[in-house]
Amino acid sequence: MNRIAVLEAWTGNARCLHCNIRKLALFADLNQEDFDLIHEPIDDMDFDAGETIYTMTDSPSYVYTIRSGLVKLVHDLANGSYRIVRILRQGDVAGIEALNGKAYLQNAVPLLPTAVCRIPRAEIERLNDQSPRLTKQLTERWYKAISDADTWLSELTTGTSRRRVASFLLYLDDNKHSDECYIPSREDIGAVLAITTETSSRIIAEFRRNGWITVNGNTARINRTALQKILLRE
Amino acid sequence: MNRIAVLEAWTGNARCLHCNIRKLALFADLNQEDFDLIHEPIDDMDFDAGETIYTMTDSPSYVYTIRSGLVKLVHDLANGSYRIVRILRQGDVAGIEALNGKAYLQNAVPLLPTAVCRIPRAEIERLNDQSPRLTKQLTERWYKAISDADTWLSELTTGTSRRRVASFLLYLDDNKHSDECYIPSREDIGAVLAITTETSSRIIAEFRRNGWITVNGNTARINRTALQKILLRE
DNA sequence: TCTAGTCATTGATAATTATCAATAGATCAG
DNA sequence: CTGATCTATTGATAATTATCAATGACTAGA
Repeated sequence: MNRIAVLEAWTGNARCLHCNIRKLALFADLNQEDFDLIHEPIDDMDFDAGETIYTMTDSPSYVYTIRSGLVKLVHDLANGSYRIVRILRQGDVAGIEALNGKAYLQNAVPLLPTAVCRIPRAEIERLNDQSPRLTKQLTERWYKAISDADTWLSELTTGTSRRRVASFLLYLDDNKHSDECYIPSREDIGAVLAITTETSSRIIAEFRRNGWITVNGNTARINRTALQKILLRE
Repeated sequence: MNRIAVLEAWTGNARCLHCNIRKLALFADLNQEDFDLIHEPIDDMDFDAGETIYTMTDSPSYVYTIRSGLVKLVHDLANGSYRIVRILRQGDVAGIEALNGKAYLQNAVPLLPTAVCRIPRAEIERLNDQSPRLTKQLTERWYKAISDADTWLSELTTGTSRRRVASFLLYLDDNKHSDECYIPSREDIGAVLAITTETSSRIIAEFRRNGWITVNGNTARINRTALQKILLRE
């Protein structure tokens, strides 16, 4: 777990209060008094792609907010393969299930260099007990986790593989910052959509030949209209 | 929405306190004082199979605890088909996403005659604000919803359809009360596993011929060992 | 009891996807 | 720069699944 920059312990105000993504984050609604309740440090950490933020076997002691980057939640299967059950981006929370205290449900692995802030579970529980201003955001995060899981389940595993790839590319293209979006490895696309690496490669290659997407390394430009047509007919 | 028995408004103690599934339910940890905080009635309701408990277009004003029976959560797709994203049983909570206030994420439809208790969202919010004893159970329910969703996503949509059916039958056979478990219509099995009705029918019929399951109407006896072998090799 | 309607099963065939294998392209350490 | 390594692509073929269609089984109500 190299390249982790653990900053100085948070000392009571500035860092979280002035966080530049705070309006997106779990602590969006907290005020100065709430922050004063925090005892343990909330660390900023940086990960490279392919490193591990947490695994299912880690003690579930932290909840993470994604400050920048992209993170996959990976569920390992008994036969040695894996499924990706969700992809998280800026403002999303990873490992919210730590609040239950049982275990992380997946491994969290950055797809790109990723910055997170790591919040001790105990601090979230304390805040939630002593301030009314965290509950709404927590509920929001639980809701988003379930909503995303259900959407993936119902939309991304239905229909032909061509349809699934189109649907997934459109998903990746939502909420992007620039005019390009991240495009995962063909193996990861397969792990999201429950298809083989070869099938996802063939379909991406076909979309490129058709001019519906332009791939450049691990980013792509998407012709949304063309891909949406596929969703209508498959 | 026929055959609904709305019982008398709950008056302050006995009903919930003495509920025979309370140790399983959302209110497991509440005490008399907590119950005294409840203003609006918590209604017991009975539904027949195929009726509707709530739909995505309903105002998300209630959370439901399943007292008995079996409920499918149905996500309608744009092309007119549908996916079943979860099956709920005794003690499970349906519609927990109402707490976020946005919308129900699926339609809830009983597979069997089903008894629920219907809890107004406002009461859960009030209790959660004023008592520390609901938070743990709520977290537990959010966790279970996500855990189930992720399990379905990663286990039930992976591998051959034979494998998926075996996995689903074993799931249905868990936690059953008698020696038989409920077995859904072939169409519903298909909607769970993202396969066609014909394919699920063929596989169920094959399992019957092999003696791995014995079907009787909408219940079945399952040879768990035989089905588990399929999971190992497919 | 009879009948229309629904659901389960099965067959034949087409379409899709997985599997096995090879090649091409990209990347990285030295 | 160069060989080793990894990823993406493509081909050939087998296996799986969907589709279209028919039949059998069962059920609710006339």
